[in-house]
Amino acid sequence: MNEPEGVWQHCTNSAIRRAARQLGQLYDDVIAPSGLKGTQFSLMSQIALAGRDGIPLKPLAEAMVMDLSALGHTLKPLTRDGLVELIADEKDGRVRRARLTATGAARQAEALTLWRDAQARFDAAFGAERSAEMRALLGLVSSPDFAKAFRAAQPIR
Amino acid sequence: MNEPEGVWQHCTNSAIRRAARQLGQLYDDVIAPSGLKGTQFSLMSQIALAGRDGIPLKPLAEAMVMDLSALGHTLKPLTRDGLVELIADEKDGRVRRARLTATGAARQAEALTLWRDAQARFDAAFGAERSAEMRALLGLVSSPDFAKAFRAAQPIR
DNA sequence: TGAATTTAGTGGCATATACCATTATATTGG
DNA sequence: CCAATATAATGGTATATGCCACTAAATTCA
Repeated sequence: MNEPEGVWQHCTNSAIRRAARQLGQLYDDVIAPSGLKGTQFSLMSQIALAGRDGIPLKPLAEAMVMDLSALGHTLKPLTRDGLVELIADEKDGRVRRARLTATGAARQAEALTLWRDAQARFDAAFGAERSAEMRALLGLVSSPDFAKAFRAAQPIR
Repeated sequence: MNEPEGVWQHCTNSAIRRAARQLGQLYDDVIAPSGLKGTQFSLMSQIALAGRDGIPLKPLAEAMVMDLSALGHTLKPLTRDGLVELIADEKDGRVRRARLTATGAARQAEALTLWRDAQARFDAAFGAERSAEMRALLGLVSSPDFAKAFRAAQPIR
């Protein structure tokens, strides 16, 4: 039974989006009882690391490898629902810092429990070692250095 | 210089989305002159494989690991712009087959040239061998068998 | 054969995410 | 200090993508 030919076998971009769709569904199904999507959980978890001071949107976007305006839009449902708040920066009037509200922190903690289940399933299905290796490779692809190397690579001549 | 802590170091779902955003930008920049986005190029290339008969939306969605309705939505800009057409199936009145128009095929061919450059850059920056390995791993994650294994890993209670 | 069920698609709604233009603040150079 | 420039964020617009409800057509079964 031959697998049908697919672009993803040749195109890394297609392959990664396809896998992201699959993983998105699998993780979402597990953490859905918390009322959060996987993307929201990721974002809130990253914000949580900043603690009470919060983190300015610009560096947050960079850490997430996300466009700044996309981050702003993605935050809207979260601020609307009172899970995240944007606070002014003391020093720089342009800056807004994202911070979890008490409700948001509780929600994130709740989702964290479910996430552990999802991640454990992934490790079980994929192998814990390959899982860590995969994250390391994905981390490389996501790095500014990789982007630089990609852009600098010589086009076909 | 310590890298800041990030969720993506622990969560494979976060890691893959983050890498997908990065790759999306990099590939998009390269194939933009064709007027297509990376996602559109992927989809059209997959449709192209079906040739003149086209391919019903359901199996196309399955191949792309995409929700059927999401596929329908994604196809809209392409049908609107006359790059893809949906034709009736001879045997089954429920089925619509997606097929590239002549214009769409030409556009896809044009984007293909640019894509080769993008993929070559990826291979150069990441290593051709690791690149192929990565696609293979992503293919595993995208497979129905992996989804089954993930869901079976632990019962929800 | 006709009713019940399954299957393929469509449309509405919501989030995710990008690019562009604009605004509000800083920072810098003269 | 002030004008020019740079930076952070916001809002508009468009595509990407998922869930749910609904329709149409095929299949199943009594």
